[in-house]
Formats: sequence, C-alpha cells, structure tokens
Amino acid sequence: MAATLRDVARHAQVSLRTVNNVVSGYQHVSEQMRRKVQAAMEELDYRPNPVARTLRTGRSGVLALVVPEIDVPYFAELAREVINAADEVGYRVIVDQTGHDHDRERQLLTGADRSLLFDGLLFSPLVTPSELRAMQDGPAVPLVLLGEHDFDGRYDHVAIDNERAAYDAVQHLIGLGRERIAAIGVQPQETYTTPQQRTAGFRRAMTEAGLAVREPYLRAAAHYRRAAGYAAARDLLALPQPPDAIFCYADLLAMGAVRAVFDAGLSVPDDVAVIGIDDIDEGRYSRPTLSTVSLDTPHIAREAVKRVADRIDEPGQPALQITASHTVIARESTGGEVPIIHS
Amino acid sequence: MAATLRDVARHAQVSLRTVNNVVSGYQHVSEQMRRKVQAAMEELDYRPNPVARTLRTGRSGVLALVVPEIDVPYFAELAREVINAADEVGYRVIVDQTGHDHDRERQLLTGADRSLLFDGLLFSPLVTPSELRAMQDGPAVPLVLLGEHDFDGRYDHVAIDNERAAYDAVQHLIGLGRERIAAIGVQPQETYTTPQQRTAGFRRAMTEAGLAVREPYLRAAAHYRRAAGYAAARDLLALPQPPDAIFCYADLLAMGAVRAVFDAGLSVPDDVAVIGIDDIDEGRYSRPTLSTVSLDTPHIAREAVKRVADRIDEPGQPALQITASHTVIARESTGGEVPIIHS
DNA sequence: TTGTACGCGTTATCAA
DNA sequence: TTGATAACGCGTACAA
Repeated sequence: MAATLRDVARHAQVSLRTVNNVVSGYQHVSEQMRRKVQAAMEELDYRPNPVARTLRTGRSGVLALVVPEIDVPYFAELAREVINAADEVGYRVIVDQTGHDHDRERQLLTGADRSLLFDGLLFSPLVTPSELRAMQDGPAVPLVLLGEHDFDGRYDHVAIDNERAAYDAVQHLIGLGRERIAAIGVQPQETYTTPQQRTAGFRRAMTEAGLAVREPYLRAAAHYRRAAGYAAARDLLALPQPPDAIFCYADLLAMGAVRAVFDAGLSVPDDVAVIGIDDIDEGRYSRPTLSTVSLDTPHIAREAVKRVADRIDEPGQPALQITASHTVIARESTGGEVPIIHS
Repeated sequence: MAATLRDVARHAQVSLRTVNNVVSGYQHVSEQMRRKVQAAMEELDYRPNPVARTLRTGRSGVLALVVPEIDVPYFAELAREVINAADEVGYRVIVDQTGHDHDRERQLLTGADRSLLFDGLLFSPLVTPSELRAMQDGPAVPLVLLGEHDFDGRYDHVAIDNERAAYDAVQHLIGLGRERIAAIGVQPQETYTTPQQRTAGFRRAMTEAGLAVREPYLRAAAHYRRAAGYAAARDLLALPQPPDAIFCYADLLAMGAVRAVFDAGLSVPDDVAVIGIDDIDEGRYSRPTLSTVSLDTPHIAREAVKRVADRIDEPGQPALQITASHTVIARESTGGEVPIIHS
C-alpha cells in the first residue's frame, strides 16, 4: 500500500541512498537527480515511515505530557501551552492521564510502560517524593517535573514558589481585615509536596500577622475539583464559628467553595472572602469573579519544554530548578475591583 | 544501554526465539527455560522496544484523539472519557490539538503528517464537509468523526441529533413564556455543519411556536469560548429591543453570556434566560447554575472507541452513523429547580 | 519444543 | 556525487 524508499528508488531508477539524500535535504545532489526522485515520490505518494525512522535514529520527536486529570482546567490550559511551546521547537506532544494512579506514574517514570514512545517527559505528578527518590536508576528518559518543587534537586523542575504564593494569597486576605481564615486542599499525608508547601505559607502568613491557625479550619480535599471544594466549604460553614475567608489550593476548589457559601445563604465576599490559585479562565467570568494567584503558565510551559529539549540533546546536564513568578490578582471574590472583561 | 532480545538470549544461553516465546507468553515453553529466561530478563532489566515491535507488526496500539482546543472544557471532558474508554479495550490515546488550523486537520486526515503514529483516529473536526468530501482517497487510517454529523455517510461518526437538541433547548425557553429568543454561536459560513444544524433546530422551534426569528438575534461567535459569548450577549443587550432568552451553542458561550447579562445590570433568569449545550461540570456550580443539553459523553466516547477498534480489526466495514441521546436539563439559568449538588 | 534466517523501512558506513 | 550493504530490535515462517 504505502510506498517505501525502495519503491521510489526502483521507480526513479536510482539507488536507495540517493532517494534518502533527497528526502533528508542533503546538499550534494545533482539537480537532475533531485528532480527525477521528486517526480517519483510525487507519483507514488511517498511518505517517510516515522516508525522505521525512529527505530533507526532513536529519536521520535515526541514529548509526553503527563497529568493526573486532563479535564481539570488548569491541566487543560497547561496542556494547551505545552503543545504550543513544543510546536515552536519542533516537538509534538502526546498527553497522557494517570488518573491519580501511582502505579501508572511509576511505570511512566521507570520506563516500565514502553507502550508509548517519546524522547522526553513533562510530568505533573502526584507521585510521592519518596517514590521519586527511591528511583535510583533515574528516569528512563529525560524528565522535567512540573509543579512539584522539593525533590532534593535530583530532577529538573519548573514551578512557582508555592510557599510564597500561599503566603501572598493569605496576606491578601489578612489585608482585607479577615481574621478567621480557613484553607481547603490541605493534604495530611506527606505524599504531596505542593500542598505541604502551601500549608506552610499559610501558617507563616497567619503567624506573622499574629492570627491563630485553628486546626478545624484546615480542610483536606480528596481531589482538586469543584465537588471537593463545595463539600469542604459547606463543612466549614457549619462550624460553630465559621471562617470569614477561605484560601483554596486550587481555583477549582474555590469555585465549589463559592457556590457552597452562596447555598448557605451567605455572600462572597461580604461574609466570606475566597481566593484560589491557578488563574483559570473560568474565574474571570464567574460570579463573583475569582481572586487568585496567577502562574504565567505559558512561561512555565516554554521553560519546561526548553529544558527537556536541552536535556535530550545533552543528557549529562545537572538538574535545574526553575522558579516561575506568580502574581496575586484581586477580583470580586475578595472585594477587589470589578475587572474589565475584554471581548 | 537498553537490553534487547538478543542480549537476553545470550545471557540466558538460549535462542532468540525462545526468549520471544517467553515474552509473548507462548504456551509451549518448558518451565525450566521460562525461569532461566525470566531471570535473564530481570537481570538485564529488559523491556521490549515498542518501536521495533510496531515496525514489525504494523500496529502501535495507539489511538489519536484530535480536538480543536484541549482547554475548552467539553473537549477536555471528552478526552478524559476517550482515554478511559480506550484503556478498557487495550488502547492508549494521544491527544492532539489542531488550534482551528484547517491545514493541520487535513494533514492528519490524509496522513500527510506521519510524524505521529497511531492505528486509528477520533476526530472532532472543524474541517469543512466539502474538504472531507473532497478527500477521495479516504483517510489514511481508520477514522471516526465526533460531533459532526452530516457527511453523506462516507465516514463513521457518533454525535447527537444536533437539530433536535437545539429544537428541544429552544422549546424549553418557549415553554417558559419567552418570546424574544436569541442565539449565540451561529456560523454564517457553510463550513461547519453542527452550528448549521443547531440553527435549523432553533428556527423550527420558533416557527412551530409562531414566534418570529429576528435576524439581529442570530449572533456569530468567532470561537466557542467565554469571551465570545460575553461579547455577543453584550451586543444583544444593547439592541433597542433586547432578547428575553438566549440559546447558546455551547456551555462556554453561555457562561460568558450570563456574565454579560449580569454586567449589564440585569438578572438571569428573570430578565434573560440562558441555556447552553454540553453539560460541562462548570455549569453545575456556577451562579446561576446553567441549564443545558446534556450529551452523555462517556457513552459517545465508548461508542467511538469501539467503532475505531472494530474498523482497525476489520477495515472493510460500511460506515456507521451512531446517534447518541441528549437530555435538556433545567437549572437556575432558566428558572429551573435549584439542583441538589452532591458532595 | 527450540533454533535459524529473513523482513519491516530507515539511516549510516564504506567504497567507488 | 552515488551505489551497495549493514544495522536498528522485533516477530514469525520454516526447519530441526
């Protein structure tokens, strides 16, 4: 069915090598040859077989982006930016979803799953640091971690300063005069570093302001989706002394929390101010619009892609820790200015 | 670096064939041999090379899902379901994003882009029917269309009845007593079939109810994102006689439209009722919660995956047109019951 | 039951 | 500048 190099060579009455020279844009080919070969390729509708090429060269030109859940808006937006960034440097991206499956994550990292092929891995993990640390052989392919930060410097990563981001968010709430501040998204297990860092930032901001951190105000979330934010906020509001502000570790949690406040007959931000992290598009149109910590995801994506690409070309490089900037954006959910929505 | 079949054979002092028999789970291998080989594989940390395997067998076990924009929630939710459905039948999924690029779409369909490899294609297209129809050679790999419907039956597709879905949505608005009903998402060009079908359903519902379709009420949308919905609704509300209901061709448009109504100092649903299509999670938590037409995306995903898988195994089959069911869900944005949000 | 040899479609080496 | 040929790693027909 599909024409091969050999077919073209036969058809054009030249050697296989010559055809390949034309395909690969080799310099020293006579104009006459080139034309003859191109005519044959045209006629046979020749397309290089990427699998054979990959087998031979060991390069596929594909990066894998691995996220827990692709339908969580932040990950979807990240995927969009990664695809764009990769496109700029000549890579294609395949997106994979682990579904919070630690085994699946480990498989990808160790290369145990080689059903898919890629030259490098962009990994937004749930996997525990301890598991990553236990991977003494190192990852099977060049690896860049997204989001997670504190892996004793063994792997490349690009992330924001999570402790600082949380600190800044909480300070914004404190600046509003709020004192009973709760947090949603805390992870009691030590398996996740990002939530821990955010909790640390939360505690520091509270302590520095001389405010008490009440343990019942620290709520876990089974996952970072609206339903979990809703449930946690509902529980918070049912406390004898409900909070007057909630810091959510993800915008999606915040969206659920806002709805829960409303369903309890209260107002955001008058009764309860809410702030999240991620700056997803949804928060720019919701009622109220959502205050948040913005991450400059395009920048993160570009840095991460550049980093794997570099490492693919030069494997020996020492691990790099890239910290992306963040900005607190005050919108209606903390009584900020009504933003101008551009059409 | 990575061990090959041959390495394992040498190490275990057996033939290559025997190793392969063990790897592929062949029945007739003596227990002794198997153990010896497995020990060698363990020791050398052998992993089959999927590229070589694919080159040899012509099968990669990978399906490609192609969507215009992965960070549009409906596509992200679709991707999630497709990945899950594919997993159940032993396929992996790569997600690709065309970014509204018709050339890119054509490349994928015709196989001009063979930089990525997959056994089958799930395609949620923007490509014009005429372009698809012009593809006389047929697609390069088994293909299932998602969403688009009216392609003279040459290709498999699975979609809802778009005309009927629109009809049902508009009838719901009419049942509320609304009479000045607008639509957002109309595509004036004839390049997209889905919007056209929805417009047809809109017109039929209006006509059957004896209501006038006012042309200024039919608004285009450059893309199906919040910003476009916001802009279109803002323009509608600026008309001398603004609508009292808006039917949006996508939930995301509706989210933008709702915000525009609010920013105009009006209320949803009291002044303007709003309904969308897609039933994305966002609409279950927004204020107001969003009335919509729900699509049973998991079912669509399963059917589509099953269809490509079938066609991969048996290429000759006639094209199948699968119509998925839809349901109008009345929520707050059309004055429906306040839904119970389950935690 | 196990071993040998060839081919999948490229790219790369070595001569000519 | 071009031609012949080996190799990438695996799967399988055929033989033993």
